[in-house]
Amino acid sequence: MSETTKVNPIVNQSEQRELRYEPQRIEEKWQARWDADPTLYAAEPHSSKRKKYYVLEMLPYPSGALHMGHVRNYSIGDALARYMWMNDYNVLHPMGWDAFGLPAENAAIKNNVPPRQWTLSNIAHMKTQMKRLGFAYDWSREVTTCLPEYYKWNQWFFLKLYEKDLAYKKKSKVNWCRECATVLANEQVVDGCCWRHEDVQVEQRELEQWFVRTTNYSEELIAGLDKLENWPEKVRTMQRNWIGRSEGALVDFKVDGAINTSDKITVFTTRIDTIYGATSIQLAPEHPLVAELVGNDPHLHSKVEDLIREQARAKEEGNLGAIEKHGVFTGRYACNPFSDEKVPIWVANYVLMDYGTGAIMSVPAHDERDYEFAQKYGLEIRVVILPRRIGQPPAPGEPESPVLPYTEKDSLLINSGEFSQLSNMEAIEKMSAFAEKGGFGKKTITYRLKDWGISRQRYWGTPIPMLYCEKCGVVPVPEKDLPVLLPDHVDITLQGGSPLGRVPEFVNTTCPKCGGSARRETDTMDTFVDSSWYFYRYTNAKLADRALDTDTVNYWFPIDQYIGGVEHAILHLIYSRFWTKFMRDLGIVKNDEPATRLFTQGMVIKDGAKMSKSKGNVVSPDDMVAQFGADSTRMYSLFATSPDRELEWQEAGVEGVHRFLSRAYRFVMRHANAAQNGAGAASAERSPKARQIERKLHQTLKRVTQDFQGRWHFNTSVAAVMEFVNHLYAAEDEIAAGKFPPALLADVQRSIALMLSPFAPYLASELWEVLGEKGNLLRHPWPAFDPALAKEDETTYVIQINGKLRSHVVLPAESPEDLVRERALADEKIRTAMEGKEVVKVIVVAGKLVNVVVR
RNA sequence: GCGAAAGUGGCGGAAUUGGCAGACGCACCAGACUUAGGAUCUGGCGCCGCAAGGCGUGGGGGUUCGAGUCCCCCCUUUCGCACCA
Repeated sequence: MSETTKVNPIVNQSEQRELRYEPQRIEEKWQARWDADPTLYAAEPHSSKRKKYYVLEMLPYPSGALHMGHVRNYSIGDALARYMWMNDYNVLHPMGWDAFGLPAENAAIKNNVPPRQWTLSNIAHMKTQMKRLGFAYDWSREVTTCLPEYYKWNQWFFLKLYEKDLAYKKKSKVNWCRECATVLANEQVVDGCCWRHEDVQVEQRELEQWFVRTTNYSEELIAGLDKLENWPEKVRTMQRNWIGRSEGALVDFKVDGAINTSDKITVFTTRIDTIYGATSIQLAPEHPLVAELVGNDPHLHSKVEDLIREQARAKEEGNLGAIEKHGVFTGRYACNPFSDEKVPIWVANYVLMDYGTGAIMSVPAHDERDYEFAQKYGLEIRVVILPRRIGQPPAPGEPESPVLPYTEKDSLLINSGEFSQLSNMEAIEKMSAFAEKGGFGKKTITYRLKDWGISRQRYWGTPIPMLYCEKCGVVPVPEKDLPVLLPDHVDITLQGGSPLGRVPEFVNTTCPKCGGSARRETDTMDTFVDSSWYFYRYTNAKLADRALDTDTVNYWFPIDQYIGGVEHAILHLIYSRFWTKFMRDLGIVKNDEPATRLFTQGMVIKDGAKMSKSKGNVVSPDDMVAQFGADSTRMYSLFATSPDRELEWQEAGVEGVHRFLSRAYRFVMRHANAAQNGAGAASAERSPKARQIERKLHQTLKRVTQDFQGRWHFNTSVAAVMEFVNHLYAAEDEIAAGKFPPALLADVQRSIALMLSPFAPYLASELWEVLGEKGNLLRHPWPAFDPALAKEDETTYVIQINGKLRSHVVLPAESPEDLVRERALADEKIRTAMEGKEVVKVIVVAGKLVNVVVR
């Protein structure tokens, strides 16, 4: 570098001290002001003339303290909310607490604190943390799901579900977690283990439970995914897999020699076109017909018992797909209605009772599982599909049979009676129609989705508002008697069913129908009920006589942007979608889906692993805030990487952001007066450096604005502002010498405050005030960039020879191509490099480069 | 096994449409100012090389004047699904 080291003309020690950025002081001052005026962040009434924007972050469980995942989630949402506010939207940005749940009971057992007290004090603490972080929530709409004013409406919704036959009670095999001492929904079982206890295998128990008929909406839930274009593809795929739609047909096989002539086995198949290749029937071990078919043969009986045990064990281990296939022949036969052929009936451990009909036709030649099974037991393998189109002759030397199992669908039927020579797709249509006409089958659609089991044998949840009367049976609690209050002072243990069952004052009641004695339902609701509709309640959180006000909801909904972790891709997000459809059909909302856009942020990790107490790699937000301030903590969570990616927490990075904010702060503090005092002299001439800063300012505004409108890569937004501040420092001697037009200097400083405000609201507010500006930044318009001012008037062309960088040439912007070519070829380095070579071609890319192709 | 995403310096990451690889930040090195520095400011910082220059975006091929970016094959990591008939 030829330039000599510059001495900073401004900084001396005493000034250093004076200009020191002290986030604690600034942040405390502003937090006190914001607290004193809670209307600052309040959304306007729905009659507002502004366009609405509903930005929502998933509400936290009040576990005791915020973790970095929360900070990241809320920093993204808050930046967006603030940006939208500045763009003149009426923004709804609420927060609440998913406050029911088992940890409160565990804490009660461990520390002898009532769940309510534990939960409410956690909420108080976490709310303090959120305020300290400066998130702009409308606290007037706070929702706490464990309070009667909220869970009353859970109960009301339950009554509506019951009324519409969407809630029912049945005895069935359910998932049981012994650590939680309660039943779990299918969605809460991950790899055979409890979602809260990764190493606790879920057991199967036969219990009577309340279910919600989510399956009534299977088709709409899956079809609706196609329209959710602004949901991550990953989430949509996961939901599609979970719902598991599958088109096929039911076909009845008559049991040969049945005592009862109506005895038949109905199979579900997606490949009715292969039915002539069916060489056995396979039943799930728990199929109701098995007992009858096996009769009282003790040998067969014990074999079937073994199969049931194998399945149960595999299910608990979560590796259903991995177990070795076993089966047993019942000695009985069934009749294929298409061919009138008799096929043996087997019982097999790879057939599941809870999917389809629990019975399949086994086509070894065209199904991998059936093939494996048939090979093991020596069952016939009959080819009925050829990998060939209709009319296409076999290729010379093509073997008669394809490589088995052959499972492709675009091919030709053989050995299939009158259906031979049809293509698969055609055969599926014709054969389904044939079965339907013959009364032994029909087309159908099967789903993997099961109804949602919502009963929990736990205390800290919403009581299910049902009664059991000796005379009248199951009786819903009348609406007027809601809420069914959760009693206090309950002895909590993890044994022997719901703790509520041991509270006589709660259990014993009178029947609203007959006035006789009745018992209350003692199970409580899955907490996912609470979170399935909480975001509707925010629109009118204090409404006393209804769950929600339809007009208000219709104004705010659907949610414009929902932000949360991908771990809820199935659980919370599928229940919420179901609940929205249910509410729509009740006529109280009109949207089909809760949220038009969904964003799933990446995990926060440390030292390459998810933060967890057991690994000892937890970074506390409190520590970060104490050390570097809320602004630096938030801004680092956005700067370290783009919001969708995994974030590796590095404390040195937070320090770096803090250092940058200090630089920005010092710059404004040093020049605020100069800008204010000379504010009138707008027409002052711009030096080249000043013009360069002005251009850079508009380029920066453009970059930050485009990041908000496009990809949300706030890491590059922050980088852009950093670059800008670096440029200002480079121009500092001119600025200090008063060579910058004051109006430009003022504009630069205001813009810094405005651009920083979505990311570092405390510092931005402080700078805003220092600059003599009044009013909350949220109500100040987002700064527009001027494309003309952002435009460079010179372009640096890259000159390549055969694609290799060799030189540069600076030309006025929009130079004609001829001139660019001429100047490139005249460049000294290029001329030297071209010596003795033949120029084949010269490629000029406007505004970018010149590539000279030589030979 | 199936599906998706990713792989770039010592580290976190930039590089919308193919066009200067490594912006910005961290760490590190040097200098300035200092009684002092874990403050601040200035400069340097992919690898090899004294240099000229060469090599470089997981590996191998290809398309192109030009490839981190597009195509084919392979490897690794992460996530999701996995007897769903």
